[in-house]
Amino acid sequence: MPRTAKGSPTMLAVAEHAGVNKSTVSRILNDSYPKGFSVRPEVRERVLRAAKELSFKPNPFVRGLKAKRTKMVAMLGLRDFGWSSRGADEHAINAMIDALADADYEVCTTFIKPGNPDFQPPRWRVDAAVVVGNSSAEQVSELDQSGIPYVTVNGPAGPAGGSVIVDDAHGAESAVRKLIELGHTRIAYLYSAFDATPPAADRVAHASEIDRRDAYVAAMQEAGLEPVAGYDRTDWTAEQAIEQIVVRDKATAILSYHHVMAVQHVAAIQRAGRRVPDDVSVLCFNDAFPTAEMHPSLTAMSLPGEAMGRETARMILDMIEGGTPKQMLFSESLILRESTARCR
Amino acid sequence: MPRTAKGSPTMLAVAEHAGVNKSTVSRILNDSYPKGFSVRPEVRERVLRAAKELSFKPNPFVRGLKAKRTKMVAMLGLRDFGWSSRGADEHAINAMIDALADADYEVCTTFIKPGNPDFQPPRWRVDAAVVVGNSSAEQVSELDQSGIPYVTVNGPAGPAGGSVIVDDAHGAESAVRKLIELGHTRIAYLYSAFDATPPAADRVAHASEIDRRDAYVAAMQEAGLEPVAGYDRTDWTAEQAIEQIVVRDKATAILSYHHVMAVQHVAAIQRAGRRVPDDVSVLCFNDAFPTAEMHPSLTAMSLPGEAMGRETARMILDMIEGGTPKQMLFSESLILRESTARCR
DNA sequence: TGTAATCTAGAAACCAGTTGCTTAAACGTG
DNA sequence: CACGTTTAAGCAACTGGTTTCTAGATTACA
Repeated sequence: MPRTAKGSPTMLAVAEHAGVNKSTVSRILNDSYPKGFSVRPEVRERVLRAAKELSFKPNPFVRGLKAKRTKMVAMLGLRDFGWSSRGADEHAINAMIDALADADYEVCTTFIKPGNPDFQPPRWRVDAAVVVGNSSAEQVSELDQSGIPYVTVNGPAGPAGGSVIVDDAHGAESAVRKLIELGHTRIAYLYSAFDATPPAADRVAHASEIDRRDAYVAAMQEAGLEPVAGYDRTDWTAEQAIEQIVVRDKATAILSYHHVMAVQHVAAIQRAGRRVPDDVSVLCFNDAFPTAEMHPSLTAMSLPGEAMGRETARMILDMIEGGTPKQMLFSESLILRESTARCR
Repeated sequence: MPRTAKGSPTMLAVAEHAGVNKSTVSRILNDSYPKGFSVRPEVRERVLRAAKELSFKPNPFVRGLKAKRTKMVAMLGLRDFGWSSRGADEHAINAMIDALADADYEVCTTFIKPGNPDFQPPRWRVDAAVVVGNSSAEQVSELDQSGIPYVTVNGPAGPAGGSVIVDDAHGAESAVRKLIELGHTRIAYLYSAFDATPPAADRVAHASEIDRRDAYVAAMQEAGLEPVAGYDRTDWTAEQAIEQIVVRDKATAILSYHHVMAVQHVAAIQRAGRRVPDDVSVLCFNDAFPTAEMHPSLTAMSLPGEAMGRETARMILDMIEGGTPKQMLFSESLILRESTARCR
């Protein structure tokens, strides 16, 4: 009985076990009855039983050789495992995977040699691709040329691709407004390095870095307030930033680029002898662990991750069916917690 | 020029472009010269140039059809995206991916319909598999039967599989000892639910849950101390647990199951009007974000993630070459930070 | 009962690679 | 110059699943 070298049964094995031709097995298992193809119920039963007995699972990549549909979606852009998940996209990705699974699609990723470009168009046949994480315009244009339907999540897309993005500009604007409403006037926007190592020279800024920063500046100016110096720096540590912005420049509120930084900002503020939120309010983007679990818990701009994931899946499925790519914009919502308070 | 439906060039396209047979292309690109096979340098050049010009990338899954080696390793056991990464395995997985990439292996995963068993043996040809995250004995035994070399990371392995595990028992023991050394006697071990939703009835406890708990009990008894009640509960929230263990039962030190819980434990302690570490010391397993970034920063048992990942990769590569599976035990090391102090 | 229409299912081609087998050309040697 | 050996590369089989083509068996109808 033919088995692949590693032991899993092939379709031919199922066919022999059921005493039929492998093409019959293929048609039965795929419920494909083009142009009036049909089977005797008895044969159908026998084949299904054989497949079950051998616990046959088709190789989806081999299916992709000939079949038009592979029922697979490639996930691209994962620099390494865990990094993206620590960002805001985790919930979106999970929701997308679930929604695609409901439509009987598998999501597949490979992790390739670091140093290679973050992603390449998939080398195996897929029905569509989803790009998560950071990606450059050239990389996306490669996908455009490939002809594979694709959707980017929080990243740039070419003319052939859909995109699901979050309205960071609007989020930043309403964050600033909220802080103004709480009486703050010395409101700083803060992006700091994760650790002491300087950022790589060729680091590609994520679109959200620019969107959030620029919207902050615009919102401040619109309110007749002066942006607190340092909003355009990315090369300092949390300690250095807090020393300048809070201790020296007397900021009373900080808008942190994201939750990981915000945790560091809170710690730095407390180490500097100031209290959150009594002396300084902190508000951050991305409502992800540990914003809710901390003490004080962090006020955060929440991205509607699950909705974004569901819509990503919907758009992918639609594009597989020939639908046109769309741009979907999701707005963020402010989750008020303990880290923001009225300005004293 | 033949291209796959999605636009990527095939080996046949490269062959035609270079004016040779596709088998020649295959042999040149794979540097495979069995039994005296050879090429004229000129042809070799021409083929390599053609491959480069068309930016040809072979489909690794199709290669697996016939080839003995696929240069692919399957990663199994990811329940969903991000969950495992939030655990302790993230660094190990990344280090493993890097090390495998250095040996020219790709790591591949698929995310399948939730509700299916956490993993199934891969349906496509791989040279080996690595099991991360939770897995049951039956699932592993399926892998055993499949004949694929495999290694589990922090999980059970069958007779045919290798395993890379962390010495949780020893870690728990030395954590308790450290707290005793700091003068604590009312030391609690605490596992609390992430949120208010009750755990699923069929939840499979991770091996580390049992190891850490049992070693805690043993270490306490060995020191002539009584375990603080509640160490065997998993169905309460952080608030409920702290109320009983700290407020009512006067524990002065807490050993948290892992860093996510520890953050909640610290917050609950502070909300109960106690200070960390002045009133209660907190020590947790897994030195992952935000243990170092918090204020107070958390004393943590650190798993040597990178070393584990490297060794996992080494064992996988060794087993692919026919090596025998091994069990590797790594010991944890205590990272002393601000959340632990001498008992007042 | 003969012929056409419809079921049912097998044979074979195909996808994109790898590999065993074969052979034409180049080379070496007596 | 004839003949054996090595070199260089093509042909074709094979992998596992899908799909097109084809054909025998059964049913419908005159």
